[in-house]
Amino acid sequence: MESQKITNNDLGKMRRWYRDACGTALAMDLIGERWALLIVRELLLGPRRFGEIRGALEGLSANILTQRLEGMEKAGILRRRVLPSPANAQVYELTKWGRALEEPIFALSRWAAGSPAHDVTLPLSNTAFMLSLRTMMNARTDPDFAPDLGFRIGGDPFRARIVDGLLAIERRDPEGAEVIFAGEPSKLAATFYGRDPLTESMREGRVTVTGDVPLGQRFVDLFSLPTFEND
Amino acid sequence: MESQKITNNDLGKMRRWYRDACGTALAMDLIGERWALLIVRELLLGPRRFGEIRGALEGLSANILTQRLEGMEKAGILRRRVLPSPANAQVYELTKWGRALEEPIFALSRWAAGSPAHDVTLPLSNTAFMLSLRTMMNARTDPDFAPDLGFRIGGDPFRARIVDGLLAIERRDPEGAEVIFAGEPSKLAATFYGRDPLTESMREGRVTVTGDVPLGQRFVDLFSLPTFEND
DNA sequence: CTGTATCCGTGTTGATACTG
DNA sequence: CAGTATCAACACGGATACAG
Repeated sequence: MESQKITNNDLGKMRRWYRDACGTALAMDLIGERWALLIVRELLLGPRRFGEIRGALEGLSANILTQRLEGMEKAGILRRRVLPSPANAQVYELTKWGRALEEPIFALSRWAAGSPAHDVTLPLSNTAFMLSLRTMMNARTDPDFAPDLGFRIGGDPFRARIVDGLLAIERRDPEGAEVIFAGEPSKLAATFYGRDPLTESMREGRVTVTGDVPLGQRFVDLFSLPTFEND
Repeated sequence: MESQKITNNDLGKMRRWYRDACGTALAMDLIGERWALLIVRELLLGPRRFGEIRGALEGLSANILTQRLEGMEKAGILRRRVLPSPANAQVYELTKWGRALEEPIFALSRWAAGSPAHDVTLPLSNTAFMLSLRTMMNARTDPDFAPDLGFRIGGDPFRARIVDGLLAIERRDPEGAEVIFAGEPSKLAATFYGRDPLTESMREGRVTVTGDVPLGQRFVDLFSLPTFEND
């Protein structure tokens, strides 16, 4: 059972794999199963525990989560690690190759955001909201704009800054940031991807912004949803 | 039944959708079903008929193909079109938004190519092989290298050239190209992604190359598979 | 030839309940 | 909290029959 790897031999018997040399087919074999990619998404910002993943993904039952974690561990996408001394908890974390799924995930997200079925009012996990900022931020930002940003999303702490036009996100205490956004992910999504100015969202109590509010507004202005064009 | 569109209302009842505002989840709702992305892949190089798609995707049964085509048509990813006057055949073609799936598909393919389970010897559709060239070609090509390339892959004709470091592919007669590659997709894949020089593949009868063979070798040299690194 | 509709066997999926 | 066991529902693929 030690150091078990997926082999080509397995591909024949394990399931109804596509058995196709094409990378697209292999990708769908590896992460096309239900919930798999969303689990990876939850791990993109760092290791998480079984219960944290489950809590973030409404509708995902425990046995399926177990199956997916096992499968993706064998595939080399993630690994389980036991935290040192006192914690003793075990966490799941992406391998280097697993982290490389960020690009495909973001490409899929940007594509899907153009769907007429895209509904911003649906629920959103804390991690998913933070990742959406990285995905959807307009990259053409002026290089002088390097705010120190804090977030408290549905209770989870995040810290972010703009590096090379991309949003670098960490799970870290937001205290001390120039501006701190707090609220539920869905409400913040409405704020960032809607058209109302920040003050409107604050007045309606959807979000709280502390610190440099004009700076926060400038950050919010970097976001807008693509419009869907018919062919 | 006319101009039927997918609606948020549908999302609740049609299936077990994720009901998540996250783009990743929506993408998996839209193209995460078995075979869906491979069908899109077959359409990336232009419209195809029902039988052509089915012929390219071994293991895909007719009723499933019908279901997927219906679903993706409702989602606005593809449409069916009836060819003019004499042909009368109907074809399926991607919408503009559907064509935008090229980027996610290529991102997934590049990622999957790094898997230890990646097996180049598995079968490959004609379209999949041509797309793999576009996906895997090393973009850092010198701007003077602009060959006129012809392909006859498992009977299908293609023509390609390098535009802005990317391979532009058309379904078109290869006659008259500077160099023409012909053979079965799997054999050509071994040639392009293996380490043997082109002459080796020709000697073993795996592929035929007509025209400017040194030019062909220079083109083949642009391809190599990424090696998998453990974390 | 191009699809569509139906039945059926099988494997996958997921909710509930349960164990360490 | 982490994970397993059981069972029901459904998706998939094969076969077949049928329509334009």
